[in-house]
Amino acid sequence: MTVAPRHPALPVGDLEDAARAVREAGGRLTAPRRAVLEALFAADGPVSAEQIADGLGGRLPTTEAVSVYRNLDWLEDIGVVRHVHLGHGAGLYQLAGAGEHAYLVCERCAGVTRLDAARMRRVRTEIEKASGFRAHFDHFPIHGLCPACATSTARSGDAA
Amino acid sequence: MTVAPRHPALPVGDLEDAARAVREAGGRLTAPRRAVLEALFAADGPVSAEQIADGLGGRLPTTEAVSVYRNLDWLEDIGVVRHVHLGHGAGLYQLAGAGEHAYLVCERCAGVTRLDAARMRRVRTEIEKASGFRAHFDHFPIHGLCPACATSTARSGDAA
DNA sequence: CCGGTACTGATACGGGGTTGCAATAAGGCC
DNA sequence: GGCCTTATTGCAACCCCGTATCAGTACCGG
Repeated sequence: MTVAPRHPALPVGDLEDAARAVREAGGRLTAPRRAVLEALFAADGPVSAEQIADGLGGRLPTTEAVSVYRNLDWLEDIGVVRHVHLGHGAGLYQLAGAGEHAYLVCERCAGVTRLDAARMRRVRTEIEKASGFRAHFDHFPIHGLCPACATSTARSGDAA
Repeated sequence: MTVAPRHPALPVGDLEDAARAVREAGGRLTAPRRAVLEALFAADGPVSAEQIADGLGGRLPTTEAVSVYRNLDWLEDIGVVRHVHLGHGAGLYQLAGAGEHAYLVCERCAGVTRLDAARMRRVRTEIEKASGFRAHFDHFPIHGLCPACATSTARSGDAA
């Protein structure tokens, strides 16, 4: 799970589509690999390797953790999968092509919000104007306070 | 090393100042604690717990790693220290009150840039307009491509 | 249906950090 | 200055999140 690779995203629409991508990358569609892909399709939102290994809490067959990691890595290499870090804990994996967006993580309530592509682009433009940096928000999230928590914090701040 | 605590920052100017803060928080100024503070004052920029334990590469007395972690945690609790994550690896610690700023980490060359407070505020304003989120950039950095790497990537992109 | 090789599972290892607990030592109080 | 309380230390063991090694398995092209 390296940070930089940036293999071109290779969005896949369904399992068959993914199988094709696997084949085209010179890979074999083994049971564990299929299981990982199925879990990624079944999940809504980013999931941890452990969740995948557990079959998303029993809904799907379980898979050896090592194989999950290896497959996620390889699938990320060929562009089918991306991973994101939403905090200090384990990385979370999802299918590439879920569309580019930024994750916003609230430091107080731990809630995760997604910023749609259009709004994210405006933020990116601002950062580029300010720094020349071309920001990505798809790997590490933006941390801060969600509107609700920002408001309550401001109130207690007033009181103090 | 939790993510959320957000204890009010308690900037300290020098070791004596820090000692006072420690005392006022009901803590004792032990040798390891002093060593951690000295390392933080001696370091320029964020440093890892391991670097502190090693006495910044031999320049300072070494300290047991556990004590370094415990002291950093506690100093963060009282607001004297903050930590930041610039990538997948170890967290990096620094004195609070180094001024608020955003870290920008290049995914290609791994270079770290700092965005000054004024520019950071403009970015934050843009994010707040787009999402209502009050973003902090002092704990997780902004990832992306620095101007140089963005340019070279664009060139190879053209070629492809 | 056979062989080469991608892949698996078991096991061991690594970084990064935390926890339990007995021993130590700050520093407030007299 | 000495005592006593209790914060803090140091050691060792442990936990999470992965990675590496390697012998064995099984995919799939011929």
